[in-house]
Amino acid sequence: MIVEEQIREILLKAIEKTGDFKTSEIPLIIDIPREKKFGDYSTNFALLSAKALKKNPREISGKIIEKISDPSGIINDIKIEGGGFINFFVKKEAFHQLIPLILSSPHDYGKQNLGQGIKLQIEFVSANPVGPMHAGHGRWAVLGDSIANILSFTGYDVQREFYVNDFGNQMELFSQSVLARYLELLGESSEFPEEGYKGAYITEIAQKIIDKEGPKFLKMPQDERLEQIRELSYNQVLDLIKKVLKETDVNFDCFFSERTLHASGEVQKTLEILTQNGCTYEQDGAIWLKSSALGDEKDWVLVKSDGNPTYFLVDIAYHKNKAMRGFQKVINIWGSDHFSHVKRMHASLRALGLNSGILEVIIGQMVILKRGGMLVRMSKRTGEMVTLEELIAEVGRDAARFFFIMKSANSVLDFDIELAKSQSQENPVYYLQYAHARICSIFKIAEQEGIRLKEISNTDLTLLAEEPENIILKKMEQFPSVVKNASNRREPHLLAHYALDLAGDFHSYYSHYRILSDGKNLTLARLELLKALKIIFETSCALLGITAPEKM
RNA sequence: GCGCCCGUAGCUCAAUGGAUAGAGCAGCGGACUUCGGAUCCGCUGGUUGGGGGUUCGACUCCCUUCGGGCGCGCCA
Repeated sequence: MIVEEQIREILLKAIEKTGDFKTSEIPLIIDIPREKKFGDYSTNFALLSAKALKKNPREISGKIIEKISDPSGIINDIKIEGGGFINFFVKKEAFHQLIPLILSSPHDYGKQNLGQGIKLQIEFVSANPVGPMHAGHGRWAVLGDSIANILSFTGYDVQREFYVNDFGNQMELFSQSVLARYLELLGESSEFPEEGYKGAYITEIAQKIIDKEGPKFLKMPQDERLEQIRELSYNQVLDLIKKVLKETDVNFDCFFSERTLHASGEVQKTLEILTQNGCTYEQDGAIWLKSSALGDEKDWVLVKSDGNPTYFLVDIAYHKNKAMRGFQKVINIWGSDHFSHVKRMHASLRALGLNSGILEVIIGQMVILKRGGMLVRMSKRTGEMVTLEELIAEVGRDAARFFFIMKSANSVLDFDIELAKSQSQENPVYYLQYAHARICSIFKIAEQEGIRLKEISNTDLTLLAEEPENIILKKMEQFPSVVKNASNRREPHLLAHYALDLAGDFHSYYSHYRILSDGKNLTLARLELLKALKIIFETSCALLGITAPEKM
């Protein structure tokens, strides 16, 4: 058991003994004070309970302290300070037990069962297959991938899904655009659709089709060639998307095709259920959802007056499908431009008679791409954009991933390509990776010098008595709670900051103390510490989706 | 106009309602012939946009105000 848990137990027992209140009434929060003088751990329990007890917090703390017993003798001192904080000063040796704990099951350190194995689906990126992915997609890709890693690690049965919008208006416009370029390239006159995609990549797609299929579409009837061009083009784009995701090391379990929802009749069926449940009405030749009666601000169209379903209706069918697949929790990552969809999706789940609580939406703010301080405008229509592929190629995968994931998703992200590149030598990601590589390097040298680790139980860990060693151990102990926080809040950046912080502690320690010293037992003890530390770096990097190189 | 997000050091960003608000970058000055100098150590830098309130305690919660972003489609 780690020290913090021991402190918790000691406190719980003591509070129980006072008999003044049940510990379940007031949360027992154990903090790690920023100030060293306030000890290793502290609790504000007395301050929180003062009101209920109508007593002075310092008095309450005093009473609790009286009842504290410390059978395993880990505590050096207990003090009441400030308004009534109880501060614990723990013996350094108490932290040493963490090392064998980590080493006994390296891959499990930090692992938790928060999710209790519930089936959870996370859907992210879901870029329309009508053009290459841009930086914004990159943010969702990396964020979703890391959240999925963390959720799996904390006991959720996670499935990662990419929703492919391979149906509808955008598809049509897209294929018309490609066909127009195709005809142009072959010297035929063509009419480019007014709202068509004007990016240069459309011409590239058309050229590839010419390379592969030749001019065979010139004489084909319009409907037929449009359909064939559509299939060829969209598959090209989808392949590219998959390729770039792979390069970014973002993995999906499922690419879910929108078409299947239409083909299976699920869209139609969904509309029927909504109507049966009395949640729809007709107006101006369209069918509407009464979402305003279900928690949304307004009603939305389900079926347009031309008889076609809206994206919204299909999305309802899609979420119904998710629920039918047995997911108990469904997480979507959407850009802030989709914010208004959150309420209406919840409303529509209620309209279906489903628990809207299963759907959780993470709204991420946009990415502002810059190049040397200058704004890079992004538009799929005009085609002026920096693709994710180019970004990764230019900045590097790990550096780009770290840049995306280091910052909280609910702030607009400034991504300056020049900055990310020029800093590449001092990019925080290398600081973290370097810590890992350094440890590997030490072990390599230790091996060359014939230093062999003993059984951990025969290693004298009490030799780890230096202050920085204590700081590192204490921070290592926090790892599970950082993971827990990152999981509950779906915020990988917490983990990124933690890992950087720990890397900093290590670098500082390294430059002030010899690991491979003359004292053999001290060397062995320090190597064990580094072995455990290395595991935390590896696990952190894995959860963040970056590599932990042995040398750089 | 309404809804949501953001506003913290020159810049980019952190901080489950806790004690003296922290890092990195940039700037300045340093690191003993030893395990990797992609490192380390020190200094400079703040009215947490402004104003009220709740609280023993507020960057954090509430109200208000200013500034920026994103929405408010029979587009997706």
